[in-house]
This record gives sequence, C-alpha cells and structure tokens, in this order.
Amino acid sequence: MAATIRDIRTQTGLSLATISKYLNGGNVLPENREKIETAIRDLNYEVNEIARGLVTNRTKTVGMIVYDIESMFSGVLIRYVGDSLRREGYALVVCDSCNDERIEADNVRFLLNKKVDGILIIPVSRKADFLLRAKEKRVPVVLMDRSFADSDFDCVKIDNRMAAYRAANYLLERGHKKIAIIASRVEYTGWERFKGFQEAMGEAGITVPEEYCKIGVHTIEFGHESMLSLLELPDRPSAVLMTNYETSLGAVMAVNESRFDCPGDISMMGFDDLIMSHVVKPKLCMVVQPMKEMCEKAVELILSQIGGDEKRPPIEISMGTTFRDGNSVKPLQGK
Amino acid sequence: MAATIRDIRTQTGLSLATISKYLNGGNVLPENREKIETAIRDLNYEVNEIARGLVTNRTKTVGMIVYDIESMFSGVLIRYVGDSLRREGYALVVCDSCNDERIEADNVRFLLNKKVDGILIIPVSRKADFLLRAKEKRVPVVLMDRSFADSDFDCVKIDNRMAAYRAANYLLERGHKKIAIIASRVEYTGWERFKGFQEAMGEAGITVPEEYCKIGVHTIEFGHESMLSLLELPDRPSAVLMTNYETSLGAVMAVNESRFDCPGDISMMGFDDLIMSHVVKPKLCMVVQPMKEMCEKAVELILSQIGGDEKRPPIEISMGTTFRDGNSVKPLQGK
DNA sequence: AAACCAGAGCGTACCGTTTCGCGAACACGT
DNA sequence: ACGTGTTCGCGAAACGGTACGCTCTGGTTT
Repeated sequence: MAATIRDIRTQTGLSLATISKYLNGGNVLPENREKIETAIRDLNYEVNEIARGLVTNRTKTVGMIVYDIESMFSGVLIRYVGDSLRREGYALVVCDSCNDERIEADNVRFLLNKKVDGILIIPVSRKADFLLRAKEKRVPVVLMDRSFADSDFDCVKIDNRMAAYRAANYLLERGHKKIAIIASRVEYTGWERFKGFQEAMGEAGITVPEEYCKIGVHTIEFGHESMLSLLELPDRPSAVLMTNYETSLGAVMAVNESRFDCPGDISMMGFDDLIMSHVVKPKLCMVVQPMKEMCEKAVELILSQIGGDEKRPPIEISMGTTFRDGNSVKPLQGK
Repeated sequence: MAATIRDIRTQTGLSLATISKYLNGGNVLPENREKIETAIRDLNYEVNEIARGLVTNRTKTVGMIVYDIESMFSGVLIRYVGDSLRREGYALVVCDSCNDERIEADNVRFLLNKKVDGILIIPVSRKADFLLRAKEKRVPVVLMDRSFADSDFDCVKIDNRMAAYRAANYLLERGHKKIAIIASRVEYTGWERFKGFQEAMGEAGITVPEEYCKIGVHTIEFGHESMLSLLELPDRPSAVLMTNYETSLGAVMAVNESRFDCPGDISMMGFDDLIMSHVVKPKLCMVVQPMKEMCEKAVELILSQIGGDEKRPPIEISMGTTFRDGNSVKPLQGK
C-alpha cells in the first residue's frame, strides 16, 4: 500500500543504497538529490521505522516506569519527560508499577521485549537486581528521583536530605521548637528527608519526641490521619513538616476539618508545588523540586547513553530545591 | 547477541517454519514441541517483536492523544487505558496536544509514522480532517470523551446533556431557582452540558439571566474568576453548577477565599470525582463520570477493530453518570 | 486396492530498511 | 601521461521473523 524505498528506486533509477544514504543525511549528487526529493513527494514516501529498527536495532522509543501513576508526582514527570523526548523524535511508553516490585520487574521485561532504546525509571524496589536484564542487553537505564546504594546507573534526583534540613531550619529560625514530621518509612526520598530533618533538629539541640515522628507511607490518607493524631496530642506541636505532596494534602485536609486553625494554632510546611496546592487554604509554605529540569536532565542522560558508542562511567546528578512562600507558618517571636 | 529463531533451528534440527508455527500456537508433534521448548530455554530465546512487526505489520502498540495532559481528567484516562492495554500485551504511547490543533495533527502523523496499531484520542479540533491520514492508512481510531458531528469513528463518551440536565434538576428540586453555571464555549463537553442545563431550567419555566452564564474555558483560573464575579453580583445566585473538574476546583477556591460560606450563602455542584475533590472543603456534591468503564470500553473497541478482519460500522457508546453526595447544597425549603 | 484426507513439516519468498566492499569517475599535482 | 586520492553509486547480503503452497505420511472410505 504505502510507498517503499523500492518505489523510489524505480522512479529515480538509482540504487537502494544511494537512496538510503540520502535518507540518512549522506552526500549524493545534487542532481540525484533532486530526483529523490521529487520522487518522495510524488509517492509521499515515508521511511518505515519498523524496518529501519530491524536492522539498526533502534526503535526510537524509550520506556518510563513509574512507581505509581496515581501519584501526582509521577504524572508531572511523565509530562515533562514526554515533552523532551518527543522533541527529539522519540516516543514514550509508560508503565505503572503500582508500588509493587513484582509488577516493576515485569515492566522491565515488557519494555525490553518491546525493544525500547532506553529505560527511565522511578524505582519501587530497593535493590537493582531486576534491572540486571537491562544491563545484560546493554539497554541504557536512568534512575529518577530515587537511587540504589551500590548500583552504577545514571541517576537524577534532588538532594532530599538538604531540602528537609533547610525546611526544618526555616521553622527553627521562626522560633518553632516543637516540630513534628510526617514522612515515610519505605520510600527512599521520604526517609532521606526524615534524616535531614533529624539532623537540623539535632544541631539545634532539640530531641524530637517519638510521637512527633509520623513515619508511614506517602499517601493522602497517611498525611490525613497523622495530622489528626498530632492535633490530638496533649502537647501539640507548633509546626509540622510534611515530606511529600500527598501527605501535604492530607494534612491540610485534616487541619481544615478540625477545630484548629492554620497558621493560628499550628504552622505547616509542605513539599512539592503542584497545581493542587494552589487550591487549598491556607497557602502552603513549601519546598519545591525542580521537576522540569530534572526531567530534561534525565532525557539528556538517556539520549547520551543511547547515542554514545563507547560506554562512559555513570553520572549521578543531585539537584537543589527552592522555597515557595505562603502564609502557613506563624513566626513565634518571644517564645 | 540474542538468540534467534535460526539458533533454535540449528539446535533442534527443525525448520524455521515449524518453529514459527509453534511460536504462534500452531500444532507440532509432541516430540518436536519438547525439543523446541528446551532449545528456547537453553538459549533463552525471545521472539523479536520488531522483526515480527515488519512482516505482520503489527507493533502491538497503540497511541493515545490527549487534549491536555495537564488536566487531571486526561491523566486518569491515561492510567486506565494503559492498564487495560497492558493486560492484552499492548504498549501505550502517550502524546499531548497541549490544546493546540496543530500539535494535535502533528501527533497523529507522529503516531502513524511510529506504526501504532490504533489511536485513541480525546480531540481538540472540532473537525475530523486531521484524522484522514489515519483512515487512509486503515489505522483504527476511537474517540474518547468528545466526538465529531459527522465523522464515522468509534466513540466512547458520556451523555453530557443528560448529566447536566439532572444536575440542574437536583438543584431545582431542592428549591433553588437562581442557578448560575460555569461552562465552556469551545469544548464539546462543556457546551453540551450547558445545553442540558438550559433545557432543565427551561422546563422549570426559569429564564437564566445572562450574567449567570459564565461561558469560557475549562480551567481552574476561569472557574475561579467566574465564581468571584458571581459572588459580587447584586442579585447573587443561590447555587452554581460547575461543568468540569478544573472549574469546580477554581470555584471552590474562590468561595473559600471570599467572605461567603458554602453552603450557607451559596450552594455548589461540581463535576468529576477525582482525588483532589476529597481535599477541598466543603465536600462537593458532584456528577461523576464512569471513567474506568469508559476506558475499558475504548480499549475494547480499538482492539476489536485491530483484531477484526472485516470492517464493521462504527460504534458510538454513550454512558450515564452518577451522583456523589456531599454537603455543598443547601435545601431551600420555604423559598 | 484405489482414492481421499487430515496433520505435520519444509522451502522459500517476502517485509523495508541499512551496510559493506568495491569499482567507476573525476580532479589534481607531478 | 600517470599514479593518487576523493567522491559517489551500486549490488547484494544481512536483520529476524511470517506465511504461502507444497510434499509426505498413514489411516479411513468406498
């Protein structure tokens, strides 16, 4: 049905090799170039990427595996990554791990089978085993947002420890001493943020009571119930740090439902300036991650691996965060 | 590097044809089946989907073009569609039209060039012209959420007119007469919902004053500013119907910022029960679309087109909506 | 015993590109 | 006039599968 390179041959009288060379930007005589171009227009020929892929072993497709597509965070990453890739002519195939290591491993297999040129992944598993197959097949991998202790994959993430460290200091500087935190146990980022928080508090000479540390999962529900229980403590904290987007939302929701007022009765500091945050009241002070830049870097890395012939040592990029001001933190002057 | 079907041949001594037949579920002698299976295990052979695609003209990949990936609505659809497709062994390539018809047309070209087996699309354009190339190449298309007046594509959507009609009646039944609406001019769904609303109001013998009809775009910003201006009217409406997710959020945000109370001063009814809605106060009464079912149907349709040999007439599926109760509507008894 | 048939295997021609080795043509400096 | 590059084009062999149409075998009909 569709025109092939052979049709171009018959119309131009040139050989396949010459036409292929032209198609791939090689040098051909101006006269021949002319012929080929008109033939292409006449037959409205388009190269068949499948056939090309068969011989070049390239599909111009990369896969992205996200830990949980329901989380806003991965949604945003998908968008930016898709944009950047598309600009380079690559398609993006998205897979959702649903926070399940088994599904995650399956996704890797699926993508390798689909012969993607590279894999971007926000991992669920704590170990890199399931990525072995990719390495064996020399399919480039770039980790996003989370990394493994020992692996030698490219990686783009933010400095979580520092982000939380500074967030804690922000509260400390405004006179808060009784600061609680809502973080996560299992996820890398949540845990690192918890450590950063601990560090800042330690340096300020404050030991955080155990009931101020809500360590669970990064979900709206957990943020919600954690905040409710914090509010009911006999010795209520004066400020709370939520370490990701979902917990931030859950916590705000909890405060709004309660008889307490923010920032009157309790100050809050959130994470991730996604669209939803503009809607909730009060306007949250928060740590914002440079998501777009992160995605662009990740795409840059994966393309450099795909394009580069000789293997280079893995690159790990750690990005800084910024603050967004709001009115959810009350300065405690005299206290 | 990787084992090919020819390696299986040398190990088993069988012919390519037999092995291929086995791989595609054909009948082979038990003895040969045994040989092939061990060979596959020994060499850990996997069929090369690219090579297969070249001859079958199938890529086991479908494309999805969404009008705007930033909208939560499309995000959710992507997830459900991805899930369903994956279950059938298909990969999903996502493209974002950014609400731009030119980009949309480009996306179609891109996907066709990538030789996807089918295209799911939530269109931006009002006319089907840009899908012509797909039709020419006999690549199946299924429209989602929005349809064209005259085209003959499969389509899955909800009954927007009826949804809004019933929403309006819900308010009317609770004694509201001064009802405003926030809808959209350009988007199909918003406009249809506006018509349904008009119809219900007309049947109730009420003419909606022009200043109660905020017809613009389906964005948070528009919802926000519309609600603000409604609140400032000398003759304030007693209830407002927002016709999609984003405008619902914007409107809630506006009320929360204002000196008015919902449902005390003003009743609200929203659209689309997405996660964000749980967070905002008050809990919104809303119309909810059967998104998951919609996606499953869409996938079913596209796969039936891909699999089916003979062309069948296009199918248009219209789905009903349900209500979610909240406390954002105050019954006006005596009035 | 002839005719027929189902089931299984096989050869081989594709599918639409890229790539490699080689040779022709041409320009250039001596 | 003659080697010596350089540029460009060509034929043909991959790449890794599928599928058409054929043969062969052995059992069942008639």
